[in-house]
Amino acid sequence: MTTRVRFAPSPTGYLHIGSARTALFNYLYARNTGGKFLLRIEDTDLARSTEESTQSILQGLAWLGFAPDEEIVFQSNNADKHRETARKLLAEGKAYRDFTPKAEPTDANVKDTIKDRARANQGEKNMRDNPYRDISAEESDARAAAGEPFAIRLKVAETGKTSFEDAVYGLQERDYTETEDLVLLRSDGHPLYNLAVVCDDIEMEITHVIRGQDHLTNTHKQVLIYEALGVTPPVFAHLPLIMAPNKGKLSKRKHGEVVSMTTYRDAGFLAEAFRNFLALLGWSASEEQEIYSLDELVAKFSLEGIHRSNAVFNFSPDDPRKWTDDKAQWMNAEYIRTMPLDRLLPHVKAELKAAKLWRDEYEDDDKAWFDNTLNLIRQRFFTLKDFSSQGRAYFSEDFDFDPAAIEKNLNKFPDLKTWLPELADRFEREFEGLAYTEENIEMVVKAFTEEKGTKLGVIMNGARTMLTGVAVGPSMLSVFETIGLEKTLLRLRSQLAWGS
RNA sequence: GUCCGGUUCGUCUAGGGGUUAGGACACCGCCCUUUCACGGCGGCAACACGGGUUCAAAUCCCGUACCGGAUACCA
Repeated sequence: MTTRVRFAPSPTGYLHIGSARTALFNYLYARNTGGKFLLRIEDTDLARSTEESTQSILQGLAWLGFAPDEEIVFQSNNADKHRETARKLLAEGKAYRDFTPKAEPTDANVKDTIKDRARANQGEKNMRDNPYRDISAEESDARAAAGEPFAIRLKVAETGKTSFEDAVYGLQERDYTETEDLVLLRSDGHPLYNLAVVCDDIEMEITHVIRGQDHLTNTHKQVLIYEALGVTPPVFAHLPLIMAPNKGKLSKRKHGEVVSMTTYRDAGFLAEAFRNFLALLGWSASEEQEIYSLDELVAKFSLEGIHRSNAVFNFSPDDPRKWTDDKAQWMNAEYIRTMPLDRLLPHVKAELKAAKLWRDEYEDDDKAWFDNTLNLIRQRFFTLKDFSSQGRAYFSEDFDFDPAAIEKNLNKFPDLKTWLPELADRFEREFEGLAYTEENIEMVVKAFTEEKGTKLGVIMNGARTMLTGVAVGPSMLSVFETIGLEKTLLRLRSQLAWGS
């Protein structure tokens, strides 16, 4: 039997980093076992589901490269089947009508309300005390026929326990006394999550359910439904959760954009780098390797390698340099500077195009120069954005000067204001009949430096600021050569950076 | 409250009866160098606590603490 897994997000927000990892693990498991990776949108909560959210999730998945192997299933389309299933269980006596009036929703935080109510019960609530659990079928039918609204609840046995072997957490058991007679169908006729999930997983012939550990108790309820339906449940594998730096819940409300997948796309992350990072959050191949291609991840992935303890997504909101997990940043930089250039090229092209810095010559006449330049500058870049920001001066005359660079490399040496234009004149003379190459540039600059009785660094760093606008970058000799003589002269003579 | 789960450097993790407890990121230092966020070398830094079992426990067992999840006519 081929494995069939599904990623089943509910469209109530963007693609969360934790959901993205769940999608990744499902995808890896499907590929590893030669099975199918399916996508189901769990939009049964009409009030909270939005089309916009669905699109955002789909975009996130597309960016990460996880295309479903079959058509996307929208859970709301299956509501009739879910209702039918509930009615079937009712007819078989495995479920019953609950005529208790629906409690009006509280305006307060729902989670807290539930928690308080549960605490008030002191854990001694009898889960089988519903007055409608054992009324006669005649009475139940009569009241229903009279138009009295009712929810349908699963009739959980008085004694016994649910159990399943979780592929990550091992044997899980839960006494029936801990599980209430869960509602399958709301009084307004809408199927509830646990019923919908089970029906759809059966319908989609899901063999392995890989999802967050927050579903562990749901699983017991779902096992009950499988049993009532007489269907063998799939294999369950629950994933540890991804937490905020204080080990609390990672949420949009509290942590903002760091948890959204689109943030990383927009910040110039490479999907493959982020995938790699995500894979190592809660899973490991029990070895010291850190960088994995998708193929390697697929080959090495296993449910056994999934951890049981939660992982912290580490970032400091108050430190701009650590706005997101520093390992993710390092990994992205690692990919940018080491991946084959031809794979990086399309991404750089897109970035330069977006910044209006792209020129078609970079793909034909100037390709050699362009490739060379990218290889030079990518060594110190962290994101794709750097190509259009820090690297802007390589592609445009219109670039900004970093105030810190001006302060450090120009203002501290006022002589440079005349020296640099002088150096331009020298370059112009010397390179009239001499090749503008690193060796020759070095020779000329050194001679110039000695004449001025200053240090090479003063001239070089001053020139760096004038030529690139920033204080960091590759060897200055390479920069001179890459920028080219003509632009070098122009920029050395410009008084722009000196401000007033 | 109750049920379930977890706990190795700041973070991600390896190890799962005998290890100088390993790696990566971050941080710090040195080197390279014209600067630097590249590179090289090095350093700091962890088995939550208490009991057992054992010749030997980070590793197995029990308890405690702490953290997390769940506890809906949400998903």
